[in-house]
Amino acid sequence: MLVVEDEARLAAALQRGLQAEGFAVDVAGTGPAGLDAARHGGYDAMILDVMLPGLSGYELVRRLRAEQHWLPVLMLSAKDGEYDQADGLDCGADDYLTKPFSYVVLLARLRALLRRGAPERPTVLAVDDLRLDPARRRVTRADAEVTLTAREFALLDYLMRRPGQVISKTELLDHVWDASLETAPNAVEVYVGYLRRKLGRDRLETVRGAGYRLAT
Amino acid sequence: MLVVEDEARLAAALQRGLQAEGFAVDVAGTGPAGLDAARHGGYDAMILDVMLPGLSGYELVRRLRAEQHWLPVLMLSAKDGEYDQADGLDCGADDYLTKPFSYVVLLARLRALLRRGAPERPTVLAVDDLRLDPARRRVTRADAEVTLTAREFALLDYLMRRPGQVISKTELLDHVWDASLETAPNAVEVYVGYLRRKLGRDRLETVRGAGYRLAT
DNA sequence: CTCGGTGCTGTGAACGCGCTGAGGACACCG
DNA sequence: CGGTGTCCTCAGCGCGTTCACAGCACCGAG
Repeated sequence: MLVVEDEARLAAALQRGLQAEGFAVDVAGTGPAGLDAARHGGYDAMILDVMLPGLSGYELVRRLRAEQHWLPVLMLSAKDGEYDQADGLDCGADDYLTKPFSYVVLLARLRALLRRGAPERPTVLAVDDLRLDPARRRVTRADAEVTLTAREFALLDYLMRRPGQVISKTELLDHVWDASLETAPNAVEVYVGYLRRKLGRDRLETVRGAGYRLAT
Repeated sequence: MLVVEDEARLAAALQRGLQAEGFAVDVAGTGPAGLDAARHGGYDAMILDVMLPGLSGYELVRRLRAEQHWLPVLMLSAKDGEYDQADGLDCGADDYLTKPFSYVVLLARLRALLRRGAPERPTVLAVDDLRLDPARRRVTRADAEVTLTAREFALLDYLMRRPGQVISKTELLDHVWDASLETAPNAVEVYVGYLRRKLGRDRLETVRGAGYRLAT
């Protein structure tokens, strides 16, 4: 959770309360600092005061949204005018709470915000009867699960993103192995061997002198 | 837009106002009628009164969510107690407005809801016979209560929001632990160990070199 | 058919990941 | 002021993973 609030006492109280609820909380005291923190990502939601030194909460959200960041934002403000509230929401905030607010309500609204906005990514790579799910880190061959080690998985992942294309051994070494690390030049051959054993002999074709190709 | 409101004058006023804004509006006058309409789908959002004949707004949302409908819901109520509001939100509503409300604010909140779209998550996370209620902060396993510490709860919460997916230790460290704090890199392993002890050995799978996965 | 180069695989060893138990720091409570 | 509970660090251990090496198989050219 990111809390952007310049009033030190309120910020500290929020931090303590949220931490007690099990949230990991960072606090920023100024608009620009808050914007920076939000930009770097890694937060599940942001609690944002409107009156901030350096950059108003309105402007902060507007910029964030303009930069394609869709972090859920709960706006806090002493302004309880209906137009203030409408302005805040129309800037891109997801909820708006006027001070003084009830802590119970704050938590409930925060939970409602966190419930939303999960960019489900149904990206599953599939070639023939081979399926690879990067998120679940699962590989199946004809609906039968295949267990792969980390390195084997990384190698197959890379190959399955360009099925049918010939990929050179040096390219694989660069991308699947740590570039900095000095690895034996035949490591690729070894791991292609492992994969063949688990996936079937003729799934990975050798193109002599050029590299490997995933049969389509 | 679906408006569920039994007070005829308010319902008519809402319908007229929203139509002027370009929304297509249907009105239902009772709880059961509203639930039926919402179930049939096709709406982008619902405005829902709490006090309804036949079925309360709370119950209506709860049933809708239980049936895997994630239509955005803006709840309206004359009850302005903080716990009423928290209850409404924890039932699965996305926003809560107390009567009397400003029409300008209603519109702004509606726009904010529509911006976010429908894909949401249930108020109670359930995987297999594990259930976790973020609002009540309770976890049950096969209907037996399991007591967790704050950190254990936060960790399980995070994992249960993406069941089946592999989540890396660094991601867990970033989201469950305070980013600012320097934590020992194996803290995650320790807490996974605690959870395993309380939830059963094979519920949390280790994916060597990648992270952890909550068995589905 | 021969021969050099390229790719494949079995073996074994070292590494490092992940797990656990012990224990210290700290807050909270009576 | 001790008791209790949580959070976290640390060190050690077991074992799967990774990798180097060497010998063998295979391919294509002459």
